[in-house]
Order: sequence, then structure tokens, then C-alpha cells
Amino acid sequence: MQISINIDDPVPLFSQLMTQIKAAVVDGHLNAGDALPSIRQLATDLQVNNKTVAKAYQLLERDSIIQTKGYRGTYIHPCAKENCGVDLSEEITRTLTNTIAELKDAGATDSEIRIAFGNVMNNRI
Amino acid sequence: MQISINIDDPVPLFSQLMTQIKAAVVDGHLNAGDALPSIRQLATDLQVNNKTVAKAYQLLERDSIIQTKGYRGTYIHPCAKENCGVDLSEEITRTLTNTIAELKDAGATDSEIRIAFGNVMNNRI
DNA sequence: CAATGTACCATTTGTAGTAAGGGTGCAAGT
DNA sequence: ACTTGCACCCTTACTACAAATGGTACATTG
Repeated sequence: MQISINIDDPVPLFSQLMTQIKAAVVDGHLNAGDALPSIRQLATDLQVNNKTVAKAYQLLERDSIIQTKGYRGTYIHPCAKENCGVDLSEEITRTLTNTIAELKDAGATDSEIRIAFGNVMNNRI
Repeated sequence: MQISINIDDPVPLFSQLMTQIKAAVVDGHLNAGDALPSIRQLATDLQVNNKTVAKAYQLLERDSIIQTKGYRGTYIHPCAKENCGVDLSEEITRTLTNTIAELKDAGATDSEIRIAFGNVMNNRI
């Protein structure tokens, strides 16, 4: 598995990581059950912080692309290939687009929507 | 009509203005058809910028609390009293609360929701 | 003990948005 | 001429957040 990180790329490092691991899965370079390097290992190899790799791994696990087994390491999820097609962030964008369109139709200002959004996200309702 | 602005109040000036005008409407101090001071006039009286008053007036007109008739001045909307009960910002908050709850149930991260929201609001879809 | 994922503390940098102010100009009606 | 609302320009604070980094510590298993 070859992973390369480009610091000059405006795409966040953790996002580059996720993209490349997903790509390796769909290409077949990584298959169900394959072991991934540990967080510390990969972070050292790529010269990035542990937490950057940890973040990518966390999101990949949430998307069921990988499986972390605690002290036993991290492996490719049995259903990784199928789950690569499911892009949660696209779903989020679609849902929000619809909701925001509704609000604007109702006469809401961009600013008002932003303020209300901030309040909801911070539980200051 | 008495309007007082408190600069030390964390509530934005334009928001204080809106609140007080609405209050005057429900109290009966301002009735349908009554004339409001012009933007420049009120701004001078309260020692605030024209644009601050203009912003309050714009939002009040959108909420059908007042009616601006161009060069002829600004007046209380015929249905002002009824429309004071309709708080659009509450509606916005309710709608967003529901949508965001759905997204979180689906496994979305706060950060992801924020990013997606920002993209949608800026048409960078 | 070594390695694993994970959780917490913290910081810095850059970006984006609100709120408010200052200014200048324009079309429309009196 | 004068006033009206409204449209742009630009600037200043302030706040919130993302991204990344640093360090320390934990329980677990081999």
C-alpha cells in the first residue's frame, strides 16, 4: 500500500488519507481483512501527527471501511468495498441543501439561517 | 414612541430596535398606518448609523410589521399586530433542529455538518 | 515491557462570518 | 432643492471554527 501526502494540497491531510485508503480498497490493493499500519506507524512514515491519522481512521471506521480491534490493530472491514460507495458527506450536503432551500423560500435571510444554525449546533436553543 | 438603545447590551443594536418596535405594536403605542421616523431621522436621534436602522427596518418589513413606501416614508403594516406573533427565526431554528438531529442520527459529525452547511450556503456544492 | 487504539490537556494558524460604522450616489416624489 | 429608501464601496472589531500539532496518560493484550 502506497500512501502519499501532499502538504501543499488545500485538501486536509486526514481527508487525503481517507481518500487514498478508500481508493486502495476499490482498486483491490486492499482487501477485506488486510491489516493496516498502526496509527503511530503511519504517522511516522508520513511525517504527520498521530492525531491526524487517528482522525482519518476514526472516520473510516464510522463509514465501515475499516475496523479497529483495539490493541490488535486495524483491519479492512469485510464490507469495505460496498461501503465505499456510501458517501455520508454527500448525504449531509443533500439534506442540508433541501432544508436551506425551504427556509429561503419561507423568506429567511442567509444571515438568519447562519445564526440559527450556530445556535442549534451549540445547543443554545 | 420611545425607543432607547443600550450599547452595553450584548444584543445587537438592530435587534434591539426590532424588539422595541414590535413591543410598541403589541402594546398599542403604534397602530396600523402610523408613520415611523425616517431611517436618517431615527439614526440621528439614537446616535447610531443609518445602516443599523435600515437593517432593522428591512427585517421588520420582511416580517410584515412595517411597510416602506419609498420616498413617502415608512408606516406600520395593516396586519402588524397579527404578524408580531409570527417569529420566523423560531421557525428557522425548529426546522434546523430537526434536520440536524436526523443527520446526527445518521452518524454525521458536528464538524462534517458544519462544513457541509458552509458549502451549501456558499453554493460551493 | 512493548504496542495498540483512545482520551484528555493544550497551542497555533488561517478562514469566515457578524455587527457596526463611514462614505457616496441614485431614482422618485414633494 | 429636499427628503426618502436603497444600493454600492471599504474598514474595523470580535467571535467561532477547522486543521494540525504537541504532550501525557490509560487499559488491554501479547
